[in-house]
Order: sequence, then structure tokens, then C-alpha cells
Amino acid sequence: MFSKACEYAIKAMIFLASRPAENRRAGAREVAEAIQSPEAFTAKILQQLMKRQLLHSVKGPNGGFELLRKSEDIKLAQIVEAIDGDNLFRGCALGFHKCSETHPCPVHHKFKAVRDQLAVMLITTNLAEIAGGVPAGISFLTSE
Amino acid sequence: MFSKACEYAIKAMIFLASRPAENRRAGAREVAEAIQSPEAFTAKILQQLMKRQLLHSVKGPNGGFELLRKSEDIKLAQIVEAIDGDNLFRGCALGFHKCSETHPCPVHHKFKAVRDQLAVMLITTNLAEIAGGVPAGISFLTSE
DNA sequence: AAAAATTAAGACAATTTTGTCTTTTATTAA
DNA sequence: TTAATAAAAGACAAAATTGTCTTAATTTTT
Repeated sequence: MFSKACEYAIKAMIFLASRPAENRRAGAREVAEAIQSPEAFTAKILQQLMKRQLLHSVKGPNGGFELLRKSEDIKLAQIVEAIDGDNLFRGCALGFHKCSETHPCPVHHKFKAVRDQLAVMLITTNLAEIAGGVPAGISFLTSE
Repeated sequence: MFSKACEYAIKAMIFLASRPAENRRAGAREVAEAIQSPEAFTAKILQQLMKRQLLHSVKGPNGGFELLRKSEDIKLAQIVEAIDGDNLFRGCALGFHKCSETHPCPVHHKFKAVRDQLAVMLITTNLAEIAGGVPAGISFLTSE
């Protein structure tokens, strides 16, 4: 469904959003350990999320990354789009560029409902609602 | 959404299903030309579809590939599963193996509805209904 | 001002996916 | 029976994705 990079990005954003307000900032190493991802690769992804205006960073001791906006104002779709683009929830399932309602590929109408439901979910779901369950112990961010 | 290989597989199966009954069989080259895919790569995919009991082949002059069963009895899910596996419509969106209803990842409940709708659609949609529109000129299999 | 911590950037490497080429095997038609 | 045709199989190659390492730049603390 998502690339590995995008999985890490979503997990990293959830991790940052789930931290206590007074200690929101976390370094790349801390993020990577928390979500069990390769550190250097994760650092690259955090940089991409910065370029897409979802994170900002501080260098030096006690530096690290933090959300640029409130978690309520960051949507899942923005994270996915930042890393994988919008092809998953807007593109043609068979990869055609010119596929549309009026000029459909053979599976267009079959996938339309699924794609639309996915798009709505990604666009309306914000980070706050999915991150909330982690500190509460209702949902988990690691495999153990 | 799907791998390139899976896109080609779906297109190839639709192409074969959309041919007139008296001339169902088509060679790898003919398939590749029809769906605008690389011939040798397509041939490999057709062989995978054979191993998964979706196609059968005949060697020699006038040989080629044809559906092993009636197009009404071949579901989209079978094609996708043969090439990409069922991770897309059964696996965890964040890649966790131990993600479940009772032990959910942070996005589990958000993705459940989408994944289920996708699974139902893939499992219930057969080749006949999506291939029918191609010879009728209602849907297309090439970008031109 | 110096040292330590941390991000930034870019080169490099491994793996997976995508795609190609060649040789072999089987089948049909002449 | 031979020649032609096409799939089967496997080695090879290119590209994309995933992951690592080193060096530089920046900030904070001492």
C-alpha cells in the first residue's frame, strides 16, 4: 500500500504527536528507536517532511524535530502526499494517465468507490485522533 | 497501489478475456502489444499466472496463452494475489504483522473500512464484467 | 571561545523491482 | 522428418527503493 519510507513517515509523525506537550521535540535517533526504523534512513525522511512544511528542526544539543503545526491541523493525506505523492488515492489503478469518468479504464468504476473512500479518510483524519491512543495504551507503534 | 507486474497481469487477463471465443488464445507478443507492455517481462508474468492456475499455454505454431477457466469464474482478487499477494487488501497499512482488531496499530480502525471495501470488491468482481466493456468500446486498455 | 551535540547534505551500497537476452524445449505444419 | 513457431527457463542488466557512512554546518552549553 505505502512505501517503506511512507510507513516510517507516518509512524514518525504519530510518535512526535503522541509526546507530552512540554517535551515534544525528539532527535532523529530517538524517533528511529521509537518506531524501530533505520536511523539514517529515517533522518532523510524527516528532512523530506521538513521540506514539505510538516516538521521543523533545531540543530545542536537538545535539538531535534517537532511538528510545525498542531497535530489537529495535520492530515494523514499530507504525510502520504509528502512521501508517496497522491497517486494511491487519486491515480488510476492500472496506471493510465488519461483515465477518467468519461474515458475510463476497464476497472475505473470498480475502483472509484474504494479510491474515494480512501481519499476522504486520508484527507479528514488528523494526526491528533490517531496519535491519542498511543500514550493511552490503546494502540501501539512497535511490534513488541 | 499495484506493482507494475500486477498492472500488466490485470491488463493481460482483461485482454485475453475480451477476445472473441473462437480466437481466445494469444501469444506473449500479441498480449504485450495489446497492453503496451515490455514483451519479455510480460511473458514472465504470464508464466506466473500459469503457475497460479489462471492461464494455460500451448507451445508451437499458433500456440499461446488462454484463460484456464471461464472469465466469469476468475476474480480480480485471484489475479492480484497471484502477483502481489494479499497484503494490499489484508495486511496492516503500517506493515505490522501483529496488528489486529484487539491489538491495533494507530491507524488500524481508520483503514479497516477501506481495506474491507477493497477486499470485497476484488473478491466479488469477475473478469467478465470488466472485460466486457473493452470490445464494446466503453472502456479502454491502451493510452491512445 | 571551545567542545559537544545534533541536523544537513551528499556519496556510496544493498536490495528489490523491472526489464532484456539467449538457449532450450515442445508443438505444429509442411 | 524437418523447419518454423512459440513457450520455458535462466542468466544478465537497468532502475528504483531502501539503507549506510562520512563530512560539513549549526547551535547550545560550558
